[in-house]
Amino acid sequence: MTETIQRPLRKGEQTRAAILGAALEMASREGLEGLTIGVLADRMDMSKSGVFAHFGSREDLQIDVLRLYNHQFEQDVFYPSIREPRGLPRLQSLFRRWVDRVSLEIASGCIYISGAVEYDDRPGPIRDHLVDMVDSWQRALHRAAQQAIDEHHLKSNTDPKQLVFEMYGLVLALHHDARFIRSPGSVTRAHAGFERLIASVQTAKS
Amino acid sequence: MTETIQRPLRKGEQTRAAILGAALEMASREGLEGLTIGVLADRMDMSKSGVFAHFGSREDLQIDVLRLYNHQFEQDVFYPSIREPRGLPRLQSLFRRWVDRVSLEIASGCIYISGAVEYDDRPGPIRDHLVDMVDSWQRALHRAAQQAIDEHHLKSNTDPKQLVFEMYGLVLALHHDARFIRSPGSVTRAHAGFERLIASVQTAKS
DNA sequence: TGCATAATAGGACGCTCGTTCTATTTTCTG
DNA sequence: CAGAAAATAGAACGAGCGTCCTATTATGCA
Repeated sequence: MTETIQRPLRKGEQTRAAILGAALEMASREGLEGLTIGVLADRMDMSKSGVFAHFGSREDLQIDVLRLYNHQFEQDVFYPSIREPRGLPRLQSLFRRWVDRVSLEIASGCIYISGAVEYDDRPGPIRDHLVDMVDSWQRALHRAAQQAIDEHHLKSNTDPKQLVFEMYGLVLALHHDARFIRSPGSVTRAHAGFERLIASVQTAKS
Repeated sequence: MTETIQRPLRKGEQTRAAILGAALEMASREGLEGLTIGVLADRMDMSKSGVFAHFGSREDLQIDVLRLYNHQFEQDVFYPSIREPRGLPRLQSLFRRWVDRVSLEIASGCIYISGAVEYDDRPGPIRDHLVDMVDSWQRALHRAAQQAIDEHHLKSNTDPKQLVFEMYGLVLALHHDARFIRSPGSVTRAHAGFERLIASVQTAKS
């Protein structure tokens, strides 16, 4: 009982992290439900049981992948944006970085978006974690929108939830048209939609 | 060779239609990839091979389900709307009926939307059919938007594709928030977004 | 009412899946 | 360097999948 956690088991954690990285890439392309231990083992040049031993179950692996994705999303989008001045600049930064990230994910797929469809009617811990993460992201957007109202950057009668609803719609449309339909110009359309959206709720001048 | 198609084989076509109906309901909830012949057979109180015999393969079954869905979508949304006066009324009818349909599908799921995620990176005939259908729906919306411009209901500098992009985003956000997040009021938000969207491109008065 | 034919059932196939168990190898440390 | 502990491999399991093959049952027309 001298230390609750012994020393950090170098090799194990290292391969575990490598597996998790490959699993994230695989889940981005095929979806979390398309994540399979056998294929993952092949890609890692390991045996199925060797991969499996690092996670108690496939479900735990999926949840760990989800946590990793969420962490990267926060690092890419959220944290850089909250260093922007509170109000409209921060809200704009959140949206721009969000769109930038989804643009890169057009090649690989966004787990928040594909997960929303995969788990919209499949109860369990994975859905619970996913809803928590997406909900917390939406609440972050709500706060930023509310602050933009408080700072008088946006009209006082603006509904923050309506604003975030429409922002989310623009990103979903971007993901849909670019990744599924594969029609060009979707990124530009998402930005144009956001500018029109902001213009309609912005106070005179800004 | 008196008749290319012989008489319509009553019993067979009847159960085939019943299977297809159950398959559509199942694919709506679980997704097209979640459609499984075994479970479908259980639900029909039939044997797997009995169900299978009606379709050459699982893939053919999935495509037939897709065709049935597309047919119902057209009946519910498209055909009633093209009887509205060309221009803004028709465009508004298309959107309203679309939202109405997706609202009902919150309980069951929309195959256009779930399919877009399931098949965004899975090549094959199913994806091809799905893209065709969604693309043809988007083109119908483009035409209606263009007509509304031609009729001077919408400003002449309006970009029809941008308009449809944002309409699609509103429906995607509705599906996402209502079915995945399960937050109430999403239908109202979709309508509010559409009204604001139209207002921003509408000619003075209308 | 018979009889060809369509409709369905039943069982088996090869495959993949997650998981478990046991052995073997590798890693780290006293 | 030895020995404990961790990491990995290998094989097997039961289940579910789509599909095929062969019977058996039901249908509809002469």
